[in-house]
Amino acid sequence: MNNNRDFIEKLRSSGLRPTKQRLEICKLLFDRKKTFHFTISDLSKILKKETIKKISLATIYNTVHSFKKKGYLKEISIDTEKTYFDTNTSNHHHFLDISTNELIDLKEDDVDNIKIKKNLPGKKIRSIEVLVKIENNN
Amino acid sequence: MNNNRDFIEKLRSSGLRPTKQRLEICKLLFDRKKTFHFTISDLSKILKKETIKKISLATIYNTVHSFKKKGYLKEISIDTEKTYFDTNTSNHHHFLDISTNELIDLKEDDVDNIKIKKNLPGKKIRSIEVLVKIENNN
DNA sequence: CAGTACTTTAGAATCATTATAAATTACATC
DNA sequence: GATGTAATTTATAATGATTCTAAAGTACTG
Repeated sequence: MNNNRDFIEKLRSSGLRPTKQRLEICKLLFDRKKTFHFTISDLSKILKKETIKKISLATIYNTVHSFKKKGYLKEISIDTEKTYFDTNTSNHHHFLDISTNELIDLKEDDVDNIKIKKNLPGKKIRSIEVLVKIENNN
Repeated sequence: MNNNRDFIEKLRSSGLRPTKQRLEICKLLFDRKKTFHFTISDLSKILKKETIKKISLATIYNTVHSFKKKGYLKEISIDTEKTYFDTNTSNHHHFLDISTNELIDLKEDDVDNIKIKKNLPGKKIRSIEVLVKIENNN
């Protein structure tokens, strides 16, 4: 569990001023045990409920984008309708539960090493991402 | 290579009237040897160039969506900025070349069988999609 | 504490997509 | 072929998410 002091340090060390808006958002995003997957709209709703002073929508967008640029968040494309962000910035895979629309992290170990047999000359692999769509079993 | 007659049949058989707009779009999308990946904007530009009579943007959206609903096109999420459609509707994987932003199909054989070790009770796997990001090798 | 650059903010602007409603077209029936 | 009807196309308006703007507020340096 992080406390405010840690977040202040984290922000300062990457050149972001630790404003109260950014700290609120840090607390919400990073002070958890499990990976958090969210859309801007999710985040906005939670902040509205959990925060005393309103944080403007523009600030939420600004903050999420600067956190992404600093490498604290990863943007993921699993749905053309929604833009998700992921607090787990490591290279990893996902389950997408079509029945509930829930996104679940897969650990490295959960997926066998993937071998790509095709090879394009002059190109190298930067990353491999797997999306496993799952649904109710009936 | 398909000809107009084939497209008329194809459309009729799925309950879509073979209008000249739909036939133009069929010809453009399906009369090719290689898979075609496109955005609505791409399609719109090509149609503007290659077609005598203007096809309205609304019609392009309508047509692509009905083709998707009929299973002639697949929507793919590889980029949060753009919505791509794919004329290859089979379950398959992709290379995304970050240097050129080009999307390339991987055949089944190009990727070794993927084993997912994690198993969620009550859920079954519907599909597995792999996105391999590649870049210039220097 | 003063100055400056960084942030936040509300609201306007933009862009892709979808909705609307009128005009056109495809097609079944005569 | 002509006619009626439902499907389709179209221009335009509406929507909704995101980005821009420029003014007010804040963090931080010296």
